Amino acid sequence: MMFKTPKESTKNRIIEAAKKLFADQGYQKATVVDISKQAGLSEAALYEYFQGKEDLLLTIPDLWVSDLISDLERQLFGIKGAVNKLRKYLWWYFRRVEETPLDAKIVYLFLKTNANFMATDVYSNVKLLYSCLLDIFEEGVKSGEMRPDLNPRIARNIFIGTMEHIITLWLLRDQAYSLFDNLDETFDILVRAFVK
Amino acid sequence: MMFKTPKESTKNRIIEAAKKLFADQGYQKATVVDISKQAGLSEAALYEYFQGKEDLLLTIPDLWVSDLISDLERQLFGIKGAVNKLRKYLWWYFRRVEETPLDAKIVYLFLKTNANFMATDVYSNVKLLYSCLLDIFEEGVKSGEMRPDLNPRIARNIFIGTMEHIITLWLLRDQAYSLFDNLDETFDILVRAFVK
DNA sequence: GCGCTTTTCTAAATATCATTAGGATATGGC
DNA sequence: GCCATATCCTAATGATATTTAGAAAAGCGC
Repeated sequence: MMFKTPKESTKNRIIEAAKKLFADQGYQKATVVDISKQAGLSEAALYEYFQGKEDLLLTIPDLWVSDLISDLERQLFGIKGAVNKLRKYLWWYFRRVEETPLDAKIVYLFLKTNANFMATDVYSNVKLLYSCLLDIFEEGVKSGEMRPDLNPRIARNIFIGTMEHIITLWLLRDQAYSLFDNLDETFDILVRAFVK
Repeated sequence: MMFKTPKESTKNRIIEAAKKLFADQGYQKATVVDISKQAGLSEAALYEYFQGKEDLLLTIPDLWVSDLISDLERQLFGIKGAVNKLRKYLWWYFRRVEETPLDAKIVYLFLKTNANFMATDVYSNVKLLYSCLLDIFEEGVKSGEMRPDLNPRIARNIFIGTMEHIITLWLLRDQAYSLFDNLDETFDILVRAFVK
């Protein structure tokens, strides 16, 4: 990645350091001193780039989810059929999680903790990421590919719940296996619940 | 509830205070001073009862989950058929969550954050709570009530994932509605994925 | 009631860490 | 070279978790 200004580059160094330390030791145990040191500057300098520790934490998911959002549409582009889109969504998302496990860990393990997470920008982006699933289910019902009596909102809850659970387990178990183990089988079972 | 010793009663007062403050303001923002004050003693006295703030936090889910465990077997006793047991499990669990939302909030929003959650007693109790579901799915497959090719472990992931997602949403949205809204419909969709 | 022990508590000290203040140093335009 | 600005550092400050030292209170055998 290239950075226009040296400021951008420093900011990025801080983010990378924070990502590593937060994911490794958790939000509380990772100190601002540690993060600054890892990034190669003093604590005070860090406050030129971020309002505080919490701001730094929230910046990480914000970037990650924004990046996902901008990629999502391109990934689903040209795919025909709700089930095919669903499948693509799942495989794409899991791949992204496997590629950037530190970000995923912060999102899944440390974000909801935050008292006012619901008020953050991250949350509205997550909603965007998930609202796409709602569209897919609505399309599936409308086109007749899925059961006419399927409540898209409930279907989405089941789908997201399953995804998040699989990811959380994987993160808590230190990514000791592949997220794609049994994924075909899981997907087939889920689809069975949605289609006629 | 009755307490044998005054020590038990004080300990309980501290736990109740902590529960309220943790659930309200989050782990970090709830200070030890606040908790002690709410419980009617000085900070130092609290350390006679708990090793520290983190110990206090972990005690809350520990009690809650232990209590659930001891209730679970009684609840499922006498129920015939895997699907019926599954249904009972879901309704029972959601009822318990609605009855004790503060505990649920701490378990679902603050526990996984804890870096070494996997090493705690709570975690092994949670596993116990969930292993029961595995038994139910295995029974369902064996008895022919569910598909012979159903992988019980995957079925459990889907079931738990859905449950946890519904609960987490409800907690993040300040319990503004009933957990039982749409529960019948959700359950039916899930069952469709598992049975022939 | 009276010593004695144990439990329960407090006020004050200590330690850790996020955050800020104020000043130093580097960088780029002239 | 010199000013302006951006970037950084050392050294406080303040909040808060935890410990210490020991006082008050409660139980108890006599």
